[in-house]
Amino acid sequence: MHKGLIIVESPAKARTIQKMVKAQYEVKASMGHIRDLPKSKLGVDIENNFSPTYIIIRGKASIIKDLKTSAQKYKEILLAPDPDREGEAIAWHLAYILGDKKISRIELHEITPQALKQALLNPHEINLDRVWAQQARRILDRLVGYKLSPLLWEKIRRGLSAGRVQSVAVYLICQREKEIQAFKQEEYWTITAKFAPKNINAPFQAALIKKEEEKIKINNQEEAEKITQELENLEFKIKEINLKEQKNNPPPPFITSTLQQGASLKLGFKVAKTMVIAQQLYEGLEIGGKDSFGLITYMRTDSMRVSQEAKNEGRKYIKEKFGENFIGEDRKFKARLGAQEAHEAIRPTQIYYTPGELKEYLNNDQYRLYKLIWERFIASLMSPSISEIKNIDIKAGNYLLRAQGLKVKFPGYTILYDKNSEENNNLPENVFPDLEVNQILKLISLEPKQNFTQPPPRYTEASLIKALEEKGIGRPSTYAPTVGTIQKREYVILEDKRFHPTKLGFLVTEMLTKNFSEVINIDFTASLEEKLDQIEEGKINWIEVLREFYQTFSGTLEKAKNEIEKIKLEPEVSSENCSLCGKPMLIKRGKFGKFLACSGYPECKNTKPFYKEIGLNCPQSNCQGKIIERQGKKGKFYGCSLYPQCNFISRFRPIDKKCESCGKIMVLRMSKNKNFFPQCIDQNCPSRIKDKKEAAKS
DNA sequence: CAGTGAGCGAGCTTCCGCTTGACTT
Repeated sequence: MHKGLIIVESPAKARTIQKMVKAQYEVKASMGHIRDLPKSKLGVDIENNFSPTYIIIRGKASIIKDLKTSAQKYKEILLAPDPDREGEAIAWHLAYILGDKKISRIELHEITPQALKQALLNPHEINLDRVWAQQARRILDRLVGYKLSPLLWEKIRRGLSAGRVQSVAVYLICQREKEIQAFKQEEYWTITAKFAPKNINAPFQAALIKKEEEKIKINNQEEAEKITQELENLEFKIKEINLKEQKNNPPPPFITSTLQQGASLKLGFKVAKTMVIAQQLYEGLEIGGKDSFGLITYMRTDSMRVSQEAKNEGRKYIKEKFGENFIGEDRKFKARLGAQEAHEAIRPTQIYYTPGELKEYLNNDQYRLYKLIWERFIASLMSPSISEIKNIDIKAGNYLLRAQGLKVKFPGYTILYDKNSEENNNLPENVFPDLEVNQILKLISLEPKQNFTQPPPRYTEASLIKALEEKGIGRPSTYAPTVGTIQKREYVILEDKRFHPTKLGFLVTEMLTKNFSEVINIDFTASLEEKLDQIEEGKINWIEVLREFYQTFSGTLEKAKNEIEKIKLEPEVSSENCSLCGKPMLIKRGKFGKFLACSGYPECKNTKPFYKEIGLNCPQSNCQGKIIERQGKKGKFYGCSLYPQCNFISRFRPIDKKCESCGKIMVLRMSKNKNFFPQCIDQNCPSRIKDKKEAAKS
């Protein structure tokens, strides 16, 4: 019989812990936060010490009911949300909801039997200072978000939003765009010489780097040609040969932000996709008839910590597979400032399930992401690669040229994982013939080349997250939603996987940074974090922190309300023309979203719906409509643009493919194993009835 | 499971953090 109840945040984690505690405890999940400020109003009594109003989060009532029922059965209740600020607050809200039971808090830093045992031996009270720190964070974010957003509705457009995190994200993108706009491209030239040492058929290259001990700068073709001509008549003599050994350490195991970057660079995944697939791997899959189990550790983490068990297992694998000398030293990876380190790094849970072995059980995306995580983890435990770097300095008159090359002496982790494709800062492999100092080289050719300086690159989803993370802005659970929000608000758009700010984005950012520079500021979060730490350490009172903040904030807010003038946005011109008067139609916004209105308004009052086309024509015979994506009460669906004349509708996305059996259109469906597969839209189509029969048989 | 569907708006929009909803050929 169970002795008590353990509550964690995630159901997958609950399942894992349940297996470890057997019948000793019942383990349940809270599914994250259960209480929060109300969505529909501010919920903070500013006059009354910023006291918050908490309500049960929509949809969580059934979870709470279930937890309460369970709680009544036991004398002992152990609250085990993540050991960080948010987790402490969740525990506090749970304690509140569950009432005056015998409740204590336990902290698990990794999901291993040892860590669990240790945690169970150390139950303690909820750390209230930590809870107040979370509360201060929550209330401050609410004040910033729910005070600034309405200002934007008033001055610019309904539905806009601002916040401590998202507004800085947009600011970074705008700032980068300004740098690019201000960038002046400069021409410069490089000269490469090709040599062949006497009697050897192995030419090698050297770059011109100095003239009279100073770094050379060649501005145009004229200069380049002049130097080339000078060089042609000079003698090239080896001045110096330097050998240097370079150790290249493996990368640390993944955390959320680096996983998103890695998957973006190596697999081309968007961050949202990476998170969805990582979640699937975390929740687990049925492998070879066994019970389903999680293939990776938790995917929302800022910690690079790895449990001793996993390290041991990884090293054992490396020894068996590559040999003892491929095992790396035990390295400690330091986490970013402000990281909360409640979880482990992202790693495979079972090292011996190699990607190859799991391939047949995973879909392609799952396989590729698992492989990336698996290899990165094993690599992180491996020895560094050791290369020899050779610098050959060649003198010619007043000029100095340098040939540089790298020879791998020991591959180490690179035998498994390629870090270069992520960082792209390594020298090419280059093996030189045997050369001696004072040797005279035979010149084969001189190649001047025109180059231009490059502007800084626009952010990708992943590089934006990296930039935010470096400043401690946002958390692993919010990176992907944040890049989604700033696009949904139309502050930025992705083009060729790079962020471009929109006019609206520039406008909003300018208004915010001009008037609220103390909040919409890259360093604001860092200074907030310091204060939250002090609250946590009991050094300052959370109300004081908010009071100090709000004093200046409310002042600037009031000033902005009075002084900023309403800005009129020019509506975007659509590609369509008015069916009544022929003038172009404008994209306007109403309560129900976008619609098209004639630019001849008020003379012409013609309006039309704004459709989101998916690029397919309506499959109904004789229908001239297009398939459009629509938003119903219960989510997306696909319908005909000529509704109600045409009643074509599908819950699933139609694709440009006809059914082989009946010729009707196919739609994209998702299987239980998260694979997309095409299927005929018609339920009664022979192809589907056949599938059904086969499914029933097996 | 099938079926979701609308107009120039008098009541709406919004924050950052935790977490997963899910009916299957």
